Amino acid sequence: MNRVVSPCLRVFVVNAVLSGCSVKNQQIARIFDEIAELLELKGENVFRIRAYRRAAQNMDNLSKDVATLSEKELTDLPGIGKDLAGKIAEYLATGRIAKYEELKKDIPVGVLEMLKIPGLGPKKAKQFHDKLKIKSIDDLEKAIAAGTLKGMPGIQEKTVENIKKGISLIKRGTDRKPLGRVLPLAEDIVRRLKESGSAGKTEVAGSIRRRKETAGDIDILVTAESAEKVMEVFTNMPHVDRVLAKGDTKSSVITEEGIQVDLRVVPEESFGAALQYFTGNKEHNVRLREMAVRKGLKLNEYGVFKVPGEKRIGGRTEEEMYEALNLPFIPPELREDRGEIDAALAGTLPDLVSIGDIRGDLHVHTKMSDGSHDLETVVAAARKKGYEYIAVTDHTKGLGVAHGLDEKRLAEQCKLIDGLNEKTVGFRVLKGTEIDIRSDGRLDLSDQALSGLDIVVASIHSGFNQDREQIMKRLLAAVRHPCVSVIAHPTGRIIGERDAYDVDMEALLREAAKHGVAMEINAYPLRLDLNDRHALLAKQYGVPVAICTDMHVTGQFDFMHYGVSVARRGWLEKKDVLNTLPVGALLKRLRNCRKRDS
DNA sequence: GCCGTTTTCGGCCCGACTGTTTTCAGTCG
Repeated sequence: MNRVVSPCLRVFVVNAVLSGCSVKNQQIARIFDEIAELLELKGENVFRIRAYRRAAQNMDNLSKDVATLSEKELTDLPGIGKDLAGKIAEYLATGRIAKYEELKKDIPVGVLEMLKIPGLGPKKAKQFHDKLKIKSIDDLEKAIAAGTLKGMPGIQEKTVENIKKGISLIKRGTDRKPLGRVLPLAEDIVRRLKESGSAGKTEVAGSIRRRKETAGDIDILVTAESAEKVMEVFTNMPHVDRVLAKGDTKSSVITEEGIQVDLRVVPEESFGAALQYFTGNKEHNVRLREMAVRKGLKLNEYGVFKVPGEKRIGGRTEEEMYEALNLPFIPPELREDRGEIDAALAGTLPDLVSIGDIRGDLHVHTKMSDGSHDLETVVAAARKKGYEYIAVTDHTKGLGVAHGLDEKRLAEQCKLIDGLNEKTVGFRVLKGTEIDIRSDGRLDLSDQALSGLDIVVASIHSGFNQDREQIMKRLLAAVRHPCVSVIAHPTGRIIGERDAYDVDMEALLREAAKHGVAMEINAYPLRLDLNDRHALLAKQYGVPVAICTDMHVTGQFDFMHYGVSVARRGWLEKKDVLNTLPVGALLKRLRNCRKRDS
C-alpha cells in the first residue's frame, strides 16, 4: 500500500506538528516507513513490510510523546510488539536503529527516491539498480535519454513513457508545497513567535492566507518592540536548517523540509497595509491600486495616502485599506481577481460558508474497511467535534486491499448502525458506502444492497489512465444511477503526485445537476478534489457540494477546514453545501436524490 | 513483525488495471 501510505504519512507528520506532539514520534515513524520501503526493495516478506508500515502510521498518530511511555504502554499500542518496542527504545536511547543503518548500506537512498515516481515500484527500481547501476532519479533520466531502459525484461516504450511522465510530475511537485504541509508549519512558527513574547501582532500572509492549494514559501508578518529579538527567535527555531538572511525588517530561513520562510517586521500603523499587500494576489492588488489612483489616493504596503501631501488615511488594519476605496472587507480566499472586486463594488460578495456551518461528515471509514477505528470510536470523535451526524461510507468489495465490504458485510454494518442509532440521542449515523465505480462504469454492489442505504458515495479507484471517453462513461453512469447521492474525489488527483484523470467537468456537472447528485470536495489535504475552480463551476451549475474528510483515522476529522477553504475559494455559501443541513433536511434531500428518477 | 490462540506457530485484505506478454508480473489502491 505504499502509494496510500506515503501521502498519509506526510499528513500525519503535519498533524503531529499541529498538535505539538513529539518530534521523536515523527522521526521514528519516518524510519519505520523507510525500513518498510527498503525491505520491499529487497523483496522481503510482505507481512513484515506491512507491520513496519502499520507501526509507522501508529507512531505518527500517537497523541502522546513516545519517550514518556513505559515498555508495557508501548507494546499495548496496536502493531507494536516486542521487537518494534525494542527498536523504539534503541532509537530513544541512541538516536539510531541498527537495522535501519544496515539496510541503508545495501541500498542507496536515491533508489528510495525512485519509488516516489508513479508507475515505478520496488521491482523495477531494484531491477534498474541491480542491472544498470541506477542509484538516483538523475541516473534514471540519463538511462532513459540513452535508451538503455527499453528492452529490459518487461520494459517497453509505454513503460518508459510512463516513467518519464512520472518523473516530470514529481519534479513539478517540488517547487510548490501542498497547503497541507505548509499551513501547519506556518501555524507552528506563529505559535512559537507568540509564545516567545517577542512578537506582537503575528499573521501568516501570502498564498497560505488565501488558502491556495499549494504555496511556494511561507510569509509571516509581525509587529515587535524589538526587531532584533524577534529575528533572533525566528532564526533559532528548531525547524531551521539554514539562515538565508537576517536583517532589521526581514529575515529568511530554509526549514529542514526545504521550505523557505520569510519573516517581516512591520510598524504597528502599517500592519494592515502590509498584511493586505503581502496576502495578494498580485492581480488583486494591482486592481486595488488602480482604483486608488482614480480616487486620488496612493496605496502601498505602508498604508493608504492622499496623493498631494502624502497624508496617511489608513493602514493599521486591512479593513481600513478596503474602506479607503469604499469597499467592504474582501475575505482573503476570494482575492484572486476573479470578479471579487466588482462583486464588492456591487455589494454582491458571497456570504462564504464557514467551518462552523458544517454539521457532519458524509465520507467516513471504519475498521470494517481500511479505517483505523471501530464505529463507536469514530462516532465518539465526531461528537467531540460537535457534529450532529456522520455517514459511514466504507469501501466496497472491489477494493480488496481496503478490505472492502460485500453485500453481506454491508448488511451486518447496517445492523450495527441501526443498533447504535437506537440507543443514541442527539446524533445520527447514516448508513452509507463509498462504492467503487468499476472500470466499465458498473457499481461494485447490487442495487438491492444500495437501496437500503441513506447515502451512496461513488468514486473511482482504478483505471486512472483511461481516456476521457471511458472515464466519462464511468462517471456519468454513476451519476445516472438512481441510488448514487455523491461523487467523491471526482478527479482523483493527488497534489504533486498524481494528475487528475481526464474528466469533462462541465459535462459531469450538467448531468449531476439534472439528477440532483452532489459533488464532493474531499478535504484530505493532498486531494482537495473538487478544486476551487471546480467548486465555483458546481455552484454555477446548481450542483450541491458535500465537504467531507474521507476520514480513516479520527485525527483526520480535523482536515475539514481544508475542504471549507476550497469551498470558500470557490465562492460557496452555506446554502450550497449539503452537510450544513440539519439531519432531517439532509435525509430528505438524499432521499429525494434517490427517488429522483422513479 | 504482530497477533491470538487451537499457547508457540500459522495467518495476516487481494482484485483491477496496464503493459507486457501470449499467461503473467508489476503497480495501485
